[in-house]
Amino acid sequence: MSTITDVARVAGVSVATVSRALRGLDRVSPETRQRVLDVAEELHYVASPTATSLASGRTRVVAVVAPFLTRWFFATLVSAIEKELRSRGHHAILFDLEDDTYDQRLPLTQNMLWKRVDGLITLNVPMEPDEVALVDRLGLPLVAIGSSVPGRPCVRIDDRTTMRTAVQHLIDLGHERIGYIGDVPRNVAHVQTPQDRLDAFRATMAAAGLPVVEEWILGSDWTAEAAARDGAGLLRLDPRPTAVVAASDEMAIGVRESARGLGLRVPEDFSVIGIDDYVLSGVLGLTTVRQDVAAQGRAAARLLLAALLEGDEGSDEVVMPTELVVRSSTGPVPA
Amino acid sequence: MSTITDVARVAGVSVATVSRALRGLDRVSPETRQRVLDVAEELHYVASPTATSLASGRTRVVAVVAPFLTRWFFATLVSAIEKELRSRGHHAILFDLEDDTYDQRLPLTQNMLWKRVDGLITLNVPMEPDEVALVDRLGLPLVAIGSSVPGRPCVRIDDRTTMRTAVQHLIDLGHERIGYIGDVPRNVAHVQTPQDRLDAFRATMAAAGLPVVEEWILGSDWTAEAAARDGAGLLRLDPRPTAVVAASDEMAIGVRESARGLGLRVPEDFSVIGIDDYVLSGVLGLTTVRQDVAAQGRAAARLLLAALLEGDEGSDEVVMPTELVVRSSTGPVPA
DNA sequence: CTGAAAGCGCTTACAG
DNA sequence: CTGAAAGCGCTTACAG
Repeated sequence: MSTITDVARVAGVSVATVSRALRGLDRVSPETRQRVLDVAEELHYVASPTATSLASGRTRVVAVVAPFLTRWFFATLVSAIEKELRSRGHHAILFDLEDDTYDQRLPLTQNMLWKRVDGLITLNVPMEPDEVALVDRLGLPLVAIGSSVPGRPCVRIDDRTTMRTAVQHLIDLGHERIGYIGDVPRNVAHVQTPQDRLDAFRATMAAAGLPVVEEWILGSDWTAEAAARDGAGLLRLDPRPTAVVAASDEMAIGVRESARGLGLRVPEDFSVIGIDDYVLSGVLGLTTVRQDVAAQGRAAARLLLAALLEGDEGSDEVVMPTELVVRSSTGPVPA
Repeated sequence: MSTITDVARVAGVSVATVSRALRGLDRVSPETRQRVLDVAEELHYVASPTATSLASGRTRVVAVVAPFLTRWFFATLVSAIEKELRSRGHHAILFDLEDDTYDQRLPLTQNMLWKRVDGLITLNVPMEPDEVALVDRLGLPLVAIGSSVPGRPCVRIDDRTTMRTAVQHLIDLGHERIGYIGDVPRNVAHVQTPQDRLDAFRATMAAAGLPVVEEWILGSDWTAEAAARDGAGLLRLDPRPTAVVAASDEMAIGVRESARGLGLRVPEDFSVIGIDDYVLSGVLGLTTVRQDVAAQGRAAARLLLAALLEGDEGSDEVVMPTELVVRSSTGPVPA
C-alpha cells in the first residue's frame, strides 16, 4: 500500500502539500490539488489512520459504552450511533461492561480511553465518581443516554411522564388493583430509570386515590424470563391485581405469558402494559408506551460530533417524547 | 498524561528499556524492570495505542462486520466477540453494513480497514469478490461466521442438518401438509443460509415421500412482522398446511401470532417450529432447534486471535451442534 | 543487560 | 501557494 510519500513523489510535490490538498485545506492551487487528487486515486492511497492520529492527536473513534449489548434497547442504540458516526467520518469502538453477575459491571479504565478515543457515549450506565473523574482528567467529551452524568449532555425520555402515561391508561380502563414489575435492583440502586419509573407509579396511583399493594411490586432482573416466573407468583396471590404495569415490554411479555399459563384471558381477565415498543411488541399485540430508541442514539451521536467537530460542548438535556400505543394486551377491568 | 519519556526520565533509564520492561520482554534485569513498573504505576502511565500502532504496525483492533446490528442474532454475536477480544487485549470496531434497503448493503472499503484493524470477523455477510480481493491485498486475517468466505476459516452450524431436524420433528408428529417461511430473498441470492435451509426442507420432505406445495413456501424478510403478515395469507388458503417450519424463531413467532389471530389454537389446530432459540422463545413456549450463538462468536474470536497472536492461519470449518427443543408450539397433527 | 538512533506516516507551525 | 523540518510517542534492530 502506498504512503503519503509515494503520492508526493509521483505528483512532484512535498508531503505537506499532499496532506493539505487531500484534506481540502486552503492555500493549495487548484491545479496542484487536482494533480494530487488524481495521483492519490491512481495509487489507491488512503491515509494511515494510525499515523494521522498520532500526528493530529485525534483518533476519530468514539467509545460506545454499554452495560449489555445483547438486549434490544442497547443493540438498537449501538446500531443508530454507529451509522450516525460513520456518516461523519467517525468510528465506534465497543465496550460491553457486562460482568458475569447481574449487579456488577466492569469499570471504565484509562486503558480503554487514553489516546484511543476522542469521546464517549454511555448507554444507560450510571458512572461511578472515579470514572467521571477519569473522563474529566482525560478531557474527553461525553454524551450520556438514559442515565445522566453530572455536567454532561444527556439524551433520554422522561421516565416519570412515560410511566404516568402507562399507569393512567390502566386507571382510565377502570383498573384499581394494579401490580408493578421492574422494582429497583438492590445492588444497582444508583440506576435512575428503575427508580424514576417506580416513583412515578406510586405517585400516579396516589394521585388517583388508589392503594399501592407492596406485595404486588416485583423485582425481577428486567428479563422476560424472570418476569414470567415472578409474574406467575404474583397472579397466584389472592386477591390478585387485575392489571400489571411492567417497566419494560420484555417484562410485560413475560407477565402476559404467565397469565396465559394460569388460564387467564388477556385482556378479558387480566391487562398488562409495558414501556418501550420493543421490536416484537407490535406482532405480539402488546400495549405499550413507545420510545424512539434509534432517535435517541442518533441525537446522542450528533451531540458528541458537535463537541468533537465544532467544539460545542453543551450540557443540554434532550428529552425525547413518548407515546401511548394501545394494542390488545389491555382492556376494561373485569366486572 | 505522562509519556514513555517521562517514565524513562524518572526511572533513570532509556525509553527503549522502559518499552522492553513494560512489555515483559527478556533481557531486562529484574531490578530495572521493577523500578520501571513502579514508576509507570506511580505516573499512571498507559502507552499511547496510537503511537504503539504506528511503530509496531499492529492496532490490536478487529473489525466486526455485520449486515444489521439490531437483530438478536447479530447483537448476541457482537457481545460475545467483544468480550473474547477484550480478554486478550484487543478491541472491536463495528461496521454495520445495513443500508436503507433490505436487499442492498454498504460495501467494505479500504478506508474501513487499512491500518485501522489487524483482522476482521464477518457475521453472516456474503462477501463480494472485490471485497475478498481487498482483504487479501491488505493481508488481513479473516474469520467468517455463518456465510463462509473462500479459503478462510468459518464458524457455523450445519444449516441442512438443523433444518432437517426441524422438519423431521413435524413429520414425526404426523404432519404431512407442511408450509415453509424464510425463502431466499431475491436480490441476496448469494446468501447461503436461506438457500441451504430451504434445500434441506425440500430434501427432507422428499425423503419422507411428502409433497412440497409451492404456494406454501413464503418469502418474508426474516422479521416477525413480515412473517405475521405473510403467515396470515398462508393460513387463509384452502387447503392450508397443518404446520409451518420457519427458518428463524422470529418468523415462527410471527406465524404463530397470525394463526392465533385467525382463531387457530396452537398446537391443537396448528403447529409451528423455528430455528435459533431466540431470547424470548423459552418464555413464549416456542418449539425450536437451538443454536448457541454466543459460542459461535467466541469460537470465531478465538480463531482470529490465534491468527493474530500465534500466526495460526487455518482455514478450518468449525461446525457447531444444534439441538431440538420441544416446547408448546408443536403437537400432533389434528385428526 | 542497556542505550542511541532510525523509523512508523502523518500534521503543523514556520519560512519564504 | 509551497517546502523543509520538527514532532506526535512509541518499537526495533544495531551496538556495545
